[in-house]
Amino acid sequence: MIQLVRGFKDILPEEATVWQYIEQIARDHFGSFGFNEIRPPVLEQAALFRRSIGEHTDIVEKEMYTFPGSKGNLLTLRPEATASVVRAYIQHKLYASDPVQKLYTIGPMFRKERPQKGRYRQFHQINAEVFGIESPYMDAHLIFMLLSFFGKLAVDPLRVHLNSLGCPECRKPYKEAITAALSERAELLCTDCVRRLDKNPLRLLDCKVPGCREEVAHTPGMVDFLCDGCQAHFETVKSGLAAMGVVFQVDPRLVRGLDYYTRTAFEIQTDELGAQSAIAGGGRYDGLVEQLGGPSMPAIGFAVGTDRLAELILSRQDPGLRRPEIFFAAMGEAAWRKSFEWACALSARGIRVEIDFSERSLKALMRRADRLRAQYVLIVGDRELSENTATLRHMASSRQIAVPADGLVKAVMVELRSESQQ
RNA sequence: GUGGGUGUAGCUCAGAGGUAGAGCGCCAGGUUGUGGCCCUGGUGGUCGUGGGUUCAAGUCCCAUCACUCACCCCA
Repeated sequence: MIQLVRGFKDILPEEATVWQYIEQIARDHFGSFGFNEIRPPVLEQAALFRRSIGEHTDIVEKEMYTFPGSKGNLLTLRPEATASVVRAYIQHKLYASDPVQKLYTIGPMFRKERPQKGRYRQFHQINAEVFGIESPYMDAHLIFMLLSFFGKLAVDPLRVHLNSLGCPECRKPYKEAITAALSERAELLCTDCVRRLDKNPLRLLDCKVPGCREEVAHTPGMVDFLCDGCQAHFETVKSGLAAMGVVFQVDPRLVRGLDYYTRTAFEIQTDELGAQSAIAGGGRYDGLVEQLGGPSMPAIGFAVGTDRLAELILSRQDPGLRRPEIFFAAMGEAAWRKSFEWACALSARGIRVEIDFSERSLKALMRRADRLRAQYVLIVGDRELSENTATLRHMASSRQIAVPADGLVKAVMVELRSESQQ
């Protein structure tokens, strides 16, 4: 048989209920923080990502699904959402009506990496992006929104890692300092890091190779190079978080693999997902809007990994399918036709109904109703038909009542409503 | 891209040269109109795929594919 593509996965019904739950909470929660949804497409010009994420990042160098379009241009399945949201912000001049835009988007991303636990080639993110606010209190506010979102989903405890990457002005001397400190010791570094030394020295900081760690430990931290503005910004972010009772740790090795970040960078981690510990991450990207052809505009955002979040929730509780409120058990052709009418009418009124389309014994029907964990069973057979009634059985209590066939739909709805209030 | 582990029933797994198994699930009966518990029966597999060794291969050998975990990196 034809199987699904490597690194991709089906989200089966039981798991999908968890996804619906996560996304619903996200919409409600972000909404109460003043965010509105935006839905950019999953396909973009390859150049968008090369220019935003950075030419020498792992994502752009080896992980993008890129293929030729019909006009000689290159198209890419988006590896992340921020670039698309920024593009939309600029293209539709959203800043013209109001430079401050708080947007969220939910959807799939694509990266051609080797799959493993918590890492898929199509994965899903919930992104939030804020444009037009430079205040460090926004950084703290956004991180608080993210953590309270996890709180609503009851997935804590989580670790909050925080760092400042500075701005282009203070990062330049810092990069030079790293390069200067390490290039004379390059023979002690791994081959990847030797390459990074030239292309992207910041990435040396979070290399996991022991030898590189040893060398990096002796280099100065970004914190020592922050300019006055960046320093003040970072301090306010930290004090703002502390004021809201957020526990975090400053992590000088937190760099993140996208070039556009400036100043605040953060990552939310868990110990419960094997090697893939990051469940959300983000940061400030004050230069990106201008870099992509828009006005000079501060911005900050984050991404939550929905796949990892769903796994975390599923590890704590078993999912279940939605229970039918009423299951129809009809015996015989005449009873079935009547049940069919009632079942359709109830479904159309928003009641969760299940009706069996095979001819089976009442025992078999009851067994099925039980397995589906139906709240009620409506039994209709010759006996009921002759008395012009139907038998409504409450499964948990085994209590049964006769319901007149005339006005049955309304009577059943009244009964369900009174039950749900108890 | 590199390394380790695993592929046998829908699911979890046993079988280690000699007739393909268990538990759970599913279907039915025990109750000619009543679920769960219990009992009985039934359904269900090219043993991942291809080749080799052998009288005989889930079982040994080779190849290959898939899945999975880890490295790298990230959500």
